Amino acid sequence: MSELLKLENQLCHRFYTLSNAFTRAYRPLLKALDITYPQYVTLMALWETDNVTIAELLDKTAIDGGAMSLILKKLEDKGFLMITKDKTDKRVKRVQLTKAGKEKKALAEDVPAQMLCKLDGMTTEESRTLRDLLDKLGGCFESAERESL
Amino acid sequence: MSELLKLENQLCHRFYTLSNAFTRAYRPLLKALDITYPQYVTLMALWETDNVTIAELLDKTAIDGGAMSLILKKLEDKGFLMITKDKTDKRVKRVQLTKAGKEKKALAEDVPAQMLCKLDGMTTEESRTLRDLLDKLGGCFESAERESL
DNA sequence: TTAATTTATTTTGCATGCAAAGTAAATTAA
DNA sequence: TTAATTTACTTTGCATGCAAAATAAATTAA
Repeated sequence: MSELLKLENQLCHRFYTLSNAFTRAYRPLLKALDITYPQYVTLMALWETDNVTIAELLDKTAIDGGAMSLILKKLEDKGFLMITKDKTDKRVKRVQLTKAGKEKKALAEDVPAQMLCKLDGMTTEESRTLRDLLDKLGGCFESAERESL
Repeated sequence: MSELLKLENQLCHRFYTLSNAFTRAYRPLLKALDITYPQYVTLMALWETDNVTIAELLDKTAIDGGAMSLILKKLEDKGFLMITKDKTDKRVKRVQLTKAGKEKKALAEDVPAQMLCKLDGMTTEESRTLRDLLDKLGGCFESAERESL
């Protein structure tokens, strides 16, 4: 049996599993806010910097463009943001939080802490190491994706 | 600005991004084999242990049950496996690779190496550390999910 | 200036991930 | 044994992720 094809040796499968686990863990917390995980990511980006271009939002969140269209539409329907055309360049659309969207932030304040407590058992040091390795891995992918163009 | 809600401080977002990056990186390699990433995971599980129950496959791959139904149907349509009802317990279905499904393994042999070379820059030591931390994190989720029942 | 091309975003089609409802068969309780 | 419950799966409905085609507007080339 080739070790390389064993499931337990796949880094990718760990990411697959953990990414899904994160989304699953967030779901009940976010459901209380009436948003999904990608919608939460989008709002986090906007809470940091409001009134941005869709392209900037795509860049910051790493969400797919096609998916973002729907996500923004839903967040708009829920009344958390508004989408307006840029006066100068009519191809560009700008996204801005509404009052309700800004207030949502206060309700989300304690989500990160609630998630962290689910991950009890990881020391601060381990989390830091993990984060650094994840960032390094992310760098590998960026190079790899650049090269394959 | 609350640091806790900043996107760059979210571990979850790194997993979200990296998991998608993995799938994206695998896509061209797997397209040559006419399979998707979840289908690849399913086949890897079967190449390790053939003639298993769907429940066993779900357990090993961590793929959603509803999704697995479709994945198996597609792999069956492509002629890589067969699904048969268990004679003893008619609720149970067993999955077995066909000749084509077994041969597919030979074609997949070099996929892991091709992926690893995309991740050049990570040392063996770093990969090992990362893997261990990922497994520890996975353990945290398992406990957390158990507790919330 | 008109045509060709590039940009910013949306739409479409296909493959999941997941909760929840539905099925069929086996098991347990009464 | 019959009813209630549990199991093993499938189906359904909704929300993405993603490639590819479609749009519309701005920019560049001829």
